[in-house]
Amino acid sequence: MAGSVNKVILIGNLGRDPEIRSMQSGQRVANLNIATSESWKDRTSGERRDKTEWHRVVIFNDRLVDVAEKFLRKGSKVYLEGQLQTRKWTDPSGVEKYTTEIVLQNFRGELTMLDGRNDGQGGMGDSAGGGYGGDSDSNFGGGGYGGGFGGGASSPSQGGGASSGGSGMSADDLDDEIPF
Amino acid sequence: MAGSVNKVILIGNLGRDPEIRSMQSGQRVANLNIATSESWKDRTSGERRDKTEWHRVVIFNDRLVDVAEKFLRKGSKVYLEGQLQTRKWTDPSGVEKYTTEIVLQNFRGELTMLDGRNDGQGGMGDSAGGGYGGDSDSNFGGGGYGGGFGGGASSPSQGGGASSGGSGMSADDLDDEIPF
Amino acid sequence: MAGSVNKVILIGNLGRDPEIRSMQSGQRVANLNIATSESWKDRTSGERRDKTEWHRVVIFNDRLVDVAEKFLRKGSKVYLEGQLQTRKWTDPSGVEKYTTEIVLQNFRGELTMLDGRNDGQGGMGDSAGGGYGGDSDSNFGGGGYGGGFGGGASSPSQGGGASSGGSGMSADDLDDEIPF
Amino acid sequence: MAGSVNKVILIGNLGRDPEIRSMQSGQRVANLNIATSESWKDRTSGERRDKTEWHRVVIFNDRLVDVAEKFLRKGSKVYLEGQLQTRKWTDPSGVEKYTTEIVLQNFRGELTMLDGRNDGQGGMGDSAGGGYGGDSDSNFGGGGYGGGFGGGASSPSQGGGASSGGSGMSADDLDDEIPF
DNA sequence: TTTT
DNA sequence: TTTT
Repeated sequence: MAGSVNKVILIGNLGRDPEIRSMQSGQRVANLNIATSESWKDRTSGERRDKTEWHRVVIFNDRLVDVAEKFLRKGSKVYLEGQLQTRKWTDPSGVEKYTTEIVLQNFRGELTMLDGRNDGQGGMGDSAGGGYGGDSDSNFGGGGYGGGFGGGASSPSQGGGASSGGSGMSADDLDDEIPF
Repeated sequence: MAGSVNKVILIGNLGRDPEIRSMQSGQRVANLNIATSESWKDRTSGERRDKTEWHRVVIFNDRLVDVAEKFLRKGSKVYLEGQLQTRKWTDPSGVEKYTTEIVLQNFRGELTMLDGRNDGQGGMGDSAGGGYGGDSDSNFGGGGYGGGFGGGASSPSQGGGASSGGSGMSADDLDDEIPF
Repeated sequence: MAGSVNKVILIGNLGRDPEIRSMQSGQRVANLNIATSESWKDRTSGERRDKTEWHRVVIFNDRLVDVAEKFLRKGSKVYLEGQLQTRKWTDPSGVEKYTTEIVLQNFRGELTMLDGRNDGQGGMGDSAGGGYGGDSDSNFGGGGYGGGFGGGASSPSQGGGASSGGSGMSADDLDDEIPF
Repeated sequence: MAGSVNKVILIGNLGRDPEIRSMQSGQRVANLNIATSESWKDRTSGERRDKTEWHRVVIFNDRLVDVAEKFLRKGSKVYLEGQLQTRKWTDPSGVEKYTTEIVLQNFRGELTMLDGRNDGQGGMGDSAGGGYGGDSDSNFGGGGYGGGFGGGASSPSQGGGASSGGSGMSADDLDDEIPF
């Protein structure tokens, strides 16, 4: 058919570092775990409540796999656009399962880094007046030509340890709650 | 956390009539099965291929439940906006399962009918002259005031040409049943 | 910079046939006039009111220019995604003006036909049980590989006169109200 | 008509502080200037090029006006959703002009702060240790119940690392000023 | 006029 | 299970 649209837009934080693997065909694939959260004031209790939703993201777009590998880390905040896809699989004990993922394919999908939170050792804090620190927001369009990384000075330092820093989401707190 | 976005946009067709049920709280819920499809030309074989994706949609928004019940049927084409949500449940044999759904909640979510398949009795497919007849596209906004059915001056031209008529209810017939 | 998103999503009807022109570089460009409408119940008067908004759409994507030329006509309903862009220009009397357009560029932008309303003479009504008539919904992805037209039987007849048929929007009614 | 969608999604930065004014009816209105930028590698020269687009945003939604007033400043990064609207007006010399704006209305529109530039006194840029400090991303849904500020348990971890601190107000400080 |  |  046609005349249909299947689009997911997420802004959220990576719950852990991207996982990169290669398929037998040589095609590289990146998997991201993205958390989105909502908070609201409960109408009866008046308490503030919140809920985190976890999303499985699969990137087949070569350029975006590179971007994920080089620039995204646990805690990174991203904007992304992809498509919903549900896969059927059989677990080791023979049970049929379904998994729904957000897929960024070759000429579909966008990925934009919204912070510079990929500096492991917190290079941002090393000087007074730091301001926008290691921030290197970048827009990685899904197209063949486009988007791109600002190169040069905006290249972030990645190295090192667990994601520290004043990240919006405390990935560490959530780490062992990730349901997949 | 916050600063996050969780949004799904679909245009697709209902695979079957909406299922409406009531929760113990009295809250009514509608379930939709939406198909989206893509077709593309295979790069190696040159053949045209296509793939259909099925989506589970759950509507908690009262007004939109009414709209689904009154106007949507198997085959209806809709535009909708909702949020991704994954539920964990245990099947009868004790196996844990996850189901991902697109949720349209009380002040979130939009639903717009993109065709006029709003014939209550579903006799459309088996009678002559049926089909695309009484076109009555409608926009049901998620907001409190909102959206609405194109009554009055904006009433779509149904009469006239060969493509009118059909056994479907017209927008005018339904006008005073509109749930807002 | 980067880390930014500029996206417009419209579902609406063409107020007139697409205008196709060629630039000196040979690049072809299509211009569309799209109407979107809202209706709502006035809170004080209780009357139903509505408002139509007109959008200028410019297509630089070669494939999508072809699609617009071949398949879109006055009254056609489309889904499209593009970017906002404001141009400054000077009118004949030397006054500076700004025009904001929705641009569909080479690897950005999507265009999906949501009806088959491009049959000028209403071929849909010519047989009993017509059902989905000349409907030929199609999804034209912005990507290099993708989307595509279902070919074969779904190719619509275009010919002829002013847009008749049971179209959701009565383009004729609105024709002389188009503000550009 | 109906069955139409008119939606703009932007992620960008404020070019200046929000402008808040009151209409004769008492309705408050906020105006934002938002910049979105793209960068790409020129295919012929191989140079990196970029282009900034400026957007006029008008907020009629009361809650979101408050949010803009309290939390947004020149440089703030936001996610927003609104509708395109073109206004006709006559300039002092009698020339007719059109202005296209992105409108966030009462039950339409979303606004999400994507950084923590919510320091009331604007002293951030000129004091040591400023910058990305008190990260307090917030999601201000357009709905009636909704969105909210990440207080309580979901409070972002500000303390700790080198990148914390700063002169900005923290989310907690502002908690009881939140306009919903 | 923003941001990197 | 839809739609073309």
